[in-house]
Amino acid sequence: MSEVGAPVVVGLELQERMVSLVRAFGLHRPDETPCGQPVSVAEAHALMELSREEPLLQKDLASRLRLEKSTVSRLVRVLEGRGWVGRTRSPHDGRAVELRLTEAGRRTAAGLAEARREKFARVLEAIPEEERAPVLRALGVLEEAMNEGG
Amino acid sequence: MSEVGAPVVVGLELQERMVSLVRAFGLHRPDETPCGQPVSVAEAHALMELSREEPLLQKDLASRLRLEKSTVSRLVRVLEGRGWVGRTRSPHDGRAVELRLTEAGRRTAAGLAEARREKFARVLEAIPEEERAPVLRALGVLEEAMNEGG
DNA sequence: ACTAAATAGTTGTGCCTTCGAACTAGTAGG
DNA sequence: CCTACTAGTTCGAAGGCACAACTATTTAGT
Repeated sequence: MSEVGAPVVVGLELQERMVSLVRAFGLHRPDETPCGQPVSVAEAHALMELSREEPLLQKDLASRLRLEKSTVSRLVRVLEGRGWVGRTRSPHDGRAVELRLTEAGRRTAAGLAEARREKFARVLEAIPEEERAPVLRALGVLEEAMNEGG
Repeated sequence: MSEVGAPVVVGLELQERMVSLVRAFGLHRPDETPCGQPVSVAEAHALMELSREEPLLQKDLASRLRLEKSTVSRLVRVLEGRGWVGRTRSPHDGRAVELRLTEAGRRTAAGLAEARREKFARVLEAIPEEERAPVLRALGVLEEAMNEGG
């Protein structure tokens, strides 16, 4: 920053934009996904993480979702109840629980991914072509900054 | 992206980035308010909107926050109870209610803005200087696209 | 080994958020 | 004047999330 005041001013913009972005996204309503599926946002994210890596320890799921372990405990219980994930004690650590997607869970996750993809494809189409790559880049930069400085 | 399939692929990236962004931001936790004041997020957002434009009709506050009118009704009642906003019937429309910040409300809003500014300034400092403007631009573009294409 | 500190999960509690439906009141058009 | 629409209010209920307290397991320190 070359000036003292500049980051402050821009900081104001940043937060306001983030706020409206989140609300525009429908994330202030965590009990349903913005993609219209009958799954809560947290559940959808959990399935997404499990699709990415499996098995996953419950504590790792918690840190990826940035949720309290108690919250994750309940979340996982729900997912198990729906038949989407299975739980097994870790062979390496008797305290830990390994999570795995069931077949049904995998199907659900795939469906969610599909719905998300469609939604975002629509969003992307609303972005001028030459802006798309910059926008994606910017999001990456922002996330990295948030992990460091936030 | 001159190919047909490209937007879909990029769409996948976009959604994953959004998800991690939101969680990295702590926006999945609605009751977090880094400021010393006992203010909830929804209240903070309302104060923010009122700081931006005043007076504001209650229905307009609702559409800006993307909340149901009933939700906003309650929210406003709380804010009024804390002495932060005043309500008057609109002179032009006997049904509508005009919202205005009180002096105390203005002070609170200023305090909140300050706290947010500090938090976001740290994030911004973690962004390379030449990236800051593009990032902000990108957020704006993205929100607009979400309003149209979402 | 044996105890103390740390770690993974579970459950109890309480706060906060939001929505939808039903109802009142003011407005606008024919 | 009657009807349809719009702004708000109130009621009820579904959920999400965190913190604290408690159990079971693992890891360190002596």
